[in-house]
Amino acid sequence: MKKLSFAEENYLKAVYHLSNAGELDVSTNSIAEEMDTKAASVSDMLRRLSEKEMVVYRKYQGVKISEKGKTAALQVIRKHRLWEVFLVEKLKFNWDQVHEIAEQLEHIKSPLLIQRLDDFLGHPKFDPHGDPIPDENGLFKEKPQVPLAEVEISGDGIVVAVKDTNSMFLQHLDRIGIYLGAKTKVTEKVEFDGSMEILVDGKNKLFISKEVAENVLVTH
Amino acid sequence: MKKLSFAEENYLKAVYHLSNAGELDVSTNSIAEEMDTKAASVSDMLRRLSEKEMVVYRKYQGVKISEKGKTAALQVIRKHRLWEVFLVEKLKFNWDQVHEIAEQLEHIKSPLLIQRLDDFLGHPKFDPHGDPIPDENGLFKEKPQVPLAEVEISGDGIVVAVKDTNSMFLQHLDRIGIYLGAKTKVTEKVEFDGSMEILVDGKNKLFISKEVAENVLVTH
DNA sequence: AATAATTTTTAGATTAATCTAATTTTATTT
DNA sequence: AAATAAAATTAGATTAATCTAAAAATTATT
Repeated sequence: MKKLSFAEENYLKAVYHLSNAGELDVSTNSIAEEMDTKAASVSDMLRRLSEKEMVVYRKYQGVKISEKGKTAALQVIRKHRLWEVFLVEKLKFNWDQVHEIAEQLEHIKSPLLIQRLDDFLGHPKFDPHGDPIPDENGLFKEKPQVPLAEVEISGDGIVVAVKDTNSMFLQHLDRIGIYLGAKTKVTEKVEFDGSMEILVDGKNKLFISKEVAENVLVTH
Repeated sequence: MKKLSFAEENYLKAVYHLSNAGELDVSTNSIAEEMDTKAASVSDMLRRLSEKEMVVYRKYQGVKISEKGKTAALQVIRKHRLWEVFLVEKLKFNWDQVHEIAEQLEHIKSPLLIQRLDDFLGHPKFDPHGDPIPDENGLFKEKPQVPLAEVEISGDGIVVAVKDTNSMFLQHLDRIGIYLGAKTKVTEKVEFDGSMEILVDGKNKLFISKEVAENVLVTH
């Protein structure tokens, strides 16, 4: 089980995410789009990952991540999320600034480093976006998460994650006052455009668009 | 001033170190030896670094690092040493375990990250091996450092650095009880083999070989 | 100074990762 | 089911970084 290159790790991560934790088959084009690269490059890489038995690849039929690949992907995800916690908790970054840096840090190879970092951070179970951090064995528990858009009127929730992690969106949330851990109550739903009115922390009334409502995830 | 690759950064660092902070010309072979690679690879890379104006390269005459190159090298060195402080101070690594990991971390690209890390660590001026940490502008102050071997009898000192940073040597120092910050007094010098007797922290009498005495640096 | 030894560079290959363009396979639509 | 569209793969190039082997330049030694 030799070391994977940065590129290989990134492809594996993409396959893992797109396959919904390894269940579904993933198409070449969807990987290309996710990684902002060309389908030809993806085909090539899938062939190589397949030789390393990280994925099960049938030409023209898409790809499925293997157990071996899932383990590898989960370790990269673990590192990514631990570093995000470090950046926010210790280095005072905002949650919308950490992704890019964690994309680099996630490829540092040293099991001892990650163990020590995990200790230092107090074994966090979720990253600053509310996503769960896999343990050394790749195990983690998901909080059941629902988009605000699907919460019924007068339903309560706590913001635990966002679907879209793009920086502009996160900045918008900051601006209107939605943050991780905020308590929400849906006070009105507008049928024709999917927008809604919510109460944040029991005091701030907010009108949010369909786009926002669909991308903010809450537990209930 | 585009981004440098990992390999380019490593070559620049090697040139900087071998040239004694950029003063001397450096030979192709010495770089190859330092980097554990072949002279042909070095020639190639020097040509590329020269095109980017990071070094001044005259065929068959060796290279000199340029101002631009020196700036770049010092930023990598700054990052390396800050990460080493982080690993030792925050993650409880021993000083002989941090080099390899810092070799990876030094290539992470984010000026803001390094600024925040520096803040978090309280703007340290020296790394765990006693080497100075350049500031954002590449400036730093050297402590005047002398090998123990050159200290006269009854001379006092404080261990501030080691010349040889190889892991086996550092472990040996740990074992015999020499550490960064230890107070030393030379109590006897044996002429014919260069060994000596020293008193560490005023209480531990140690006999050290010529090899050790030449590689442990003290301020006085 | 001529020859030998050493150092450095060039020439030519190789590998990983990428691309464009052409081809092949699969899916969709008349 | 034939034709068309879409998706995926292959072929062929390119770039960075490396290597071995051969050639060229420099340095050292008779």
